Amino acid sequence: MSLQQAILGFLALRPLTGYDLKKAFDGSVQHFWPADQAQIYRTLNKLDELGLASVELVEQEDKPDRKVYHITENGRSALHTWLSDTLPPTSEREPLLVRIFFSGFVDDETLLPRLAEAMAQEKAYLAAMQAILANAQQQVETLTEPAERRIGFFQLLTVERAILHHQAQIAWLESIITRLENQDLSIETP
Amino acid sequence: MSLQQAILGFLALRPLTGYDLKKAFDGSVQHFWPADQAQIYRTLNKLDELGLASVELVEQEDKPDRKVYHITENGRSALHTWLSDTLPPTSEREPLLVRIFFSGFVDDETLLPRLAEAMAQEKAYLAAMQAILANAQQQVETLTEPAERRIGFFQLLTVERAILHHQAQIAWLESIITRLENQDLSIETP
DNA sequence: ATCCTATATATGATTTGTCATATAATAAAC
DNA sequence: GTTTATTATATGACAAATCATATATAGGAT
Repeated sequence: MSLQQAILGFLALRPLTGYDLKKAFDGSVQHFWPADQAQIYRTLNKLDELGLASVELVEQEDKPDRKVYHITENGRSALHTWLSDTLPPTSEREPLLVRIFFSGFVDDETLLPRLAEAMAQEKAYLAAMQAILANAQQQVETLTEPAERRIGFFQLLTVERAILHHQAQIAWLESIITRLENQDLSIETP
Repeated sequence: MSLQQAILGFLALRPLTGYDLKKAFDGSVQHFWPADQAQIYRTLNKLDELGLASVELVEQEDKPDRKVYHITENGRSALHTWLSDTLPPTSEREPLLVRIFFSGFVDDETLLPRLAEAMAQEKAYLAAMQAILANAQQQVETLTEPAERRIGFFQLLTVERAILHHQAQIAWLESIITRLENQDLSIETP
């Protein structure tokens, strides 16, 4: 359900086309809410049908015409309602944990390279997030309008969280590797 | 795709019915891979079609007949292949982060109660996970077969991770609340 | 006496998400 | 000169997940 709300969120900042939205997603929320191009276009159709967004057709000569979507008043209030509502019970899906859960079936020689891969992936993510934060931090500080600063703050909070969780994940993976190498299958309560 | 593999994982431990599987999911991997009852039954059909599991019909007098699923040799090797394969690029979906990302649109008075709710939820989860760990830890220690201990170890690792991440999440939420209360919209690189 | 829970499987409808592919023009890269 | 990337939208096919509901019996709770 969140794709609808996320699109409304972006449209609340400025009018965008489906193409723009795909870039906006890939450049910001992609790491916790990846969006498929086809899905974006279909959701935009639906938002239009529901009256939460309206379409403005902008003709172009050399490139395909653009369909610029604007959030409507109904769209704005739908967004606010969603943001003010009580949180639904969280339900996360983490494929890596499913793998780990059943990894007792395979031996260390096959498992350790996979864990090393996961570590490398995590470290790459962490570095990317730290770069994004450093960059965005400066840009947000230049904002003078309080409303804009506030919006920027919350956007950055998600990057901050990503960093925190990647760090925790790296530490966890590292401890697993160490334990396997020491043939020490123990769990200590954190 | 992970539901198929997760079911195979459970069937590799012992033969189970769809009903049993639903309980097994709810009692263990539910927090990172919730499974819908309808989906479990449909996936079992598919595993049967694919020859990865076979059905044994057990008639009962007072209760409905049971369809006990057994993993086949093909099923076992499919499971091992999956567990040995390189990891696909992670793609997580976290609805809470989508909310936070756009929370700059609402004011503190509406937001703070939501954050408090999220905190309460996290703390409840944390307590539940700690209880599960304490309990399961003892049970795993009584296992004498190395293969069983190994399987138990990896299952517990996911609980350990859950605890670690819930702790990180609680600290993060706490810091957000503090910053909002102090009207300090700053981000410090972790 | 009635309601709720547990046991057990099944299906229909719908929503979401994914993958591939189509069209069509320009501009840069090799 | 051919391939690749960028801009822009769209659809068909499919897989996966969610929600509601149906059937049927037994036993405990109110």
